[in-house]
Amino acid sequence: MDDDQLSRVRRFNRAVTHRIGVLDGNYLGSGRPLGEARLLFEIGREGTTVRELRARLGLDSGYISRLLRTFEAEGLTRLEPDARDARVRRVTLTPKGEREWDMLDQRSRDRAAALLEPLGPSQRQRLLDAMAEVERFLRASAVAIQPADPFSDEAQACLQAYFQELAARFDTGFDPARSAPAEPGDLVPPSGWFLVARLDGAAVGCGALKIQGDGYGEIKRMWVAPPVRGLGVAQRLLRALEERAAAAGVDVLRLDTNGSLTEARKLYARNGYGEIPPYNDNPYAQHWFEKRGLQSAR
Amino acid sequence: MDDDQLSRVRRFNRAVTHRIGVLDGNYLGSGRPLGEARLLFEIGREGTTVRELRARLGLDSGYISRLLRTFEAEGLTRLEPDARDARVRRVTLTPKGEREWDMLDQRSRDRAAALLEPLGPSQRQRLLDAMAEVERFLRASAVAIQPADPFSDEAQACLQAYFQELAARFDTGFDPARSAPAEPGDLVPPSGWFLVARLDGAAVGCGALKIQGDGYGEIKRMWVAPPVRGLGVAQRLLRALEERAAAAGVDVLRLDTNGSLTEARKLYARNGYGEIPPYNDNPYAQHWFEKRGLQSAR
DNA sequence: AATATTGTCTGACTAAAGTCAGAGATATGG
DNA sequence: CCATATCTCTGACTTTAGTCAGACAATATT
Repeated sequence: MDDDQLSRVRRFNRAVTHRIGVLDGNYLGSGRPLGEARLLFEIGREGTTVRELRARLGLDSGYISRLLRTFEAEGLTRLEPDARDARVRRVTLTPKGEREWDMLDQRSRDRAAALLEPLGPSQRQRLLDAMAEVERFLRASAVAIQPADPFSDEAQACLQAYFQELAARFDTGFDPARSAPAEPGDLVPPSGWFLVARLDGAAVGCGALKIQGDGYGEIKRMWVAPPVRGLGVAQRLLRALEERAAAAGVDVLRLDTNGSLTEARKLYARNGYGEIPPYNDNPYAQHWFEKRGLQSAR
Repeated sequence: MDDDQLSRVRRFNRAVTHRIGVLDGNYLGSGRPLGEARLLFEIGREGTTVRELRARLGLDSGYISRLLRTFEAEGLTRLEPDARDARVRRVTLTPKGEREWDMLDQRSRDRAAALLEPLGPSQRQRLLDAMAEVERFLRASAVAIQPADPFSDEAQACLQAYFQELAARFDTGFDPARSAPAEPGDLVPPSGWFLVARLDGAAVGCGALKIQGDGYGEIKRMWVAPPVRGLGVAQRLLRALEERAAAAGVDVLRLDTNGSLTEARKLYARNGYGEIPPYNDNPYAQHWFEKRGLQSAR
């Protein structure tokens, strides 16, 4: 990787932790240690369960329990068993706790304001735009692509989302049963792969490979959740599938797609897929693509 | 301030501290507590003084002293009195310390690489550009404009830099003695102001106001250091001077400038200054500007 | 109904990260 | 040369931020 690029990233990290970290690590000034402030803030005005807090902050349950007891001693929170599952506890803020929370919120708001305050309107806009861009790409870089079990709930949820989207985008609607088949059983090694793109553990995309034998395979079920589109996730899914295809001895990859999926067609064209005559009678397919020479590219 | 803008800033803060903080707070994995790792890293391959470390990291001197002793016990650093001032201690890394430092450096590099690695080339570029932009504007927002003593070393340094730059930019060179006078004594209340723009304590710009009486004043010595140009510092200096002028009863502000200072002319035009005939015989001035109605705008 | 799992709490510990009040060695301004 | 300030060090403390093992209650699984 380019050395200059790395040092630019590191420089950004330093700058941001210096300007924001300094300000943001300082939940201090609230007269409350950081851990307490974080927890109190995370409880939020609507309250949550202890379990949620544990998951979100990644803290030891004993530790949280103790912090919550100091809050209770101060009269900031109330703890009661959850209505649905009496093992879990619901934490809610008392009126006093709400005032404390509001104060923390105001502090956080003030810090943000202090950042923008010295800037003129156009500079503010540019800063905000750049922030949004950084955020987007940091999110993109946190997306991980991994093989998954196509029978899993996660995979099924992806496929559901995918089918629903097709149904919404096709004039004719979409019925999975009528389309070219790709049973979960075909999408596990050695006859295929099912890959999932995950962001912070949640699935935000998928793609499948069905190996037909004789050095020939098909790409299927390419889907990316709307919030992470335009971040190159599809590109990475495709590349990952191609790598696995090539490793499995596939030399020719085919796929079909619908005319309404413009982005998809561009993606394939950009990656060396050429349009070919129909190779199946999938009623939803309007374009068929092929890429040859995966083996020679290895 | 716009509420939506604030929440966007806060969102960015969260996202960045989440992604980078998670990666960066983890100097861990170095087998060394964060405090030690930070200190060791900050010492750097060239070494520093304890005093520097104290200032840069904002730590208690006792605390630093103790950390340094653990480093010495491990054979990572050497401490010796500074050549110039025997009160201060110089810390330098031993060869073993250098290896340890290199390891930390490599870790930091790896973390940066992990951020870029999943992205394609064009996305990388966009991320880096956006990072640079955010960094610039965070820097801009950290610039503070404050009144300063025009006799101070800081102010004199600014003026030196200003004169040097004029000398470099004017075809004719520049001799302060021949230009329109503005003695430090004229630039303190009640007859004037000298404002300094500071970034992290260091002066990066200045501007002066000379109140001539009869509701009339002059702007002088507007200068911004090259590294922070284009961030709106001059704009803010000008506005701050105008506010003080207006508060002091000035209604008409004038200033002169040279044709080679294009940015300056644009700045004045944008802020309601209109070109007028020469009002002095400053040999370096080629354009004279005036802004009226400061009192009515109050 | 028996067994396993999950969620919370308690008590007992630990490491990290500081804070504070001097003491002692230099330096600096008058 | 004296008073004052600066810098570092030491010892004695405190607070923060955890970790870990087990106990207990409620729920889920078989």
